[in-house]
Amino acid sequence: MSEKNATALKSADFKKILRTHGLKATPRRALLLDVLHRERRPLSVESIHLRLKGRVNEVTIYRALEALVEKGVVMRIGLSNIREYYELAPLGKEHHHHLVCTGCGAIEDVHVSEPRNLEKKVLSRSRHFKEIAAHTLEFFGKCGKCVTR
Amino acid sequence: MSEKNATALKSADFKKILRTHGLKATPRRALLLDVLHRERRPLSVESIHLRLKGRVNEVTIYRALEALVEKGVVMRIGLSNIREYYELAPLGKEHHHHLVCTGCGAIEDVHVSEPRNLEKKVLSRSRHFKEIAAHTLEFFGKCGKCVTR
DNA sequence: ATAAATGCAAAAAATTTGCAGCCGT
DNA sequence: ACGGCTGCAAATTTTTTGCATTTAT
Repeated sequence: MSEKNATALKSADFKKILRTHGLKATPRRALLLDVLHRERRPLSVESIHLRLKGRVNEVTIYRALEALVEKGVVMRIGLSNIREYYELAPLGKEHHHHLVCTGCGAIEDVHVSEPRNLEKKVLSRSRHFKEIAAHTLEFFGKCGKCVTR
Repeated sequence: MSEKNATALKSADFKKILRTHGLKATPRRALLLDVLHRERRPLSVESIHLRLKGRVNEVTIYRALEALVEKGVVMRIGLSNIREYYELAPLGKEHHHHLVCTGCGAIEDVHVSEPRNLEKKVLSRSRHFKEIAAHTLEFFGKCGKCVTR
């Protein structure tokens, strides 16, 4: 009965998410969400496309991601290199951050709660801002394989 | 006699920085650094190019930035939107973070010291990483002009 | 039935590369 | 004088757009 905390969602779940957000529950969008959910880390359009090889057109991926980001289901994350990355916004799961290996590009999730509290402090210090809605925090370093060179 | 804390550097200073890092001190690179220094916020290649209108070729900007990032003089920052941004690495000045307006794209600097301490904690929790060298932290919200809509 | 979603071809934008000449050191 | 730096033209790569067709509600 016990299961890893890796909540395995299925197609129907993704379709529900889509409808909830006023989007049509198409099979390709469900597939796209499935990929993002299974990977649990930011993916580029190219790698999403690879994982959906043959089943979803690149243009469709761009447009689907655009809609999903717009609805807040997916987050667009700039990982300080190469192109943009996308990952599922916290689906009830908690918000997290990333550790990026500058050697091989590997990405690991990390969970630290402090930044949320920082938002208040930052807002109070800001000259022009009246509201903070989100943040991104990425750490860069070397993983075990790359640290030695 | 008093002056804002805006340390005004001049061409010679930038050239020195370039030489120090093993790069040739050319006028265009000094201009490029000057732009980054004066703006004190992340700029895209396009806006750097605009500010250097006519004086430096786009390709040269790409190549100069590449060399400067390589040497650690400039940081490449993913601001979760559109394209990559570049800003001067702390020149003795302290490391800082950004507040980005999701309405108009305005960027404000913020200074919080906590993330540095977080690096240790994050590293100890990481499964695969052996070293953390840097981080980026960006907050997203609305500035005074955009919060009302 | 209707409005959104999709794929193809093509356009536009962003970034990189090859090569000849220029310019710091 | 040497090797890095620069610009131009051109190639790649990434992202967006137009349009006809399909599909979810």
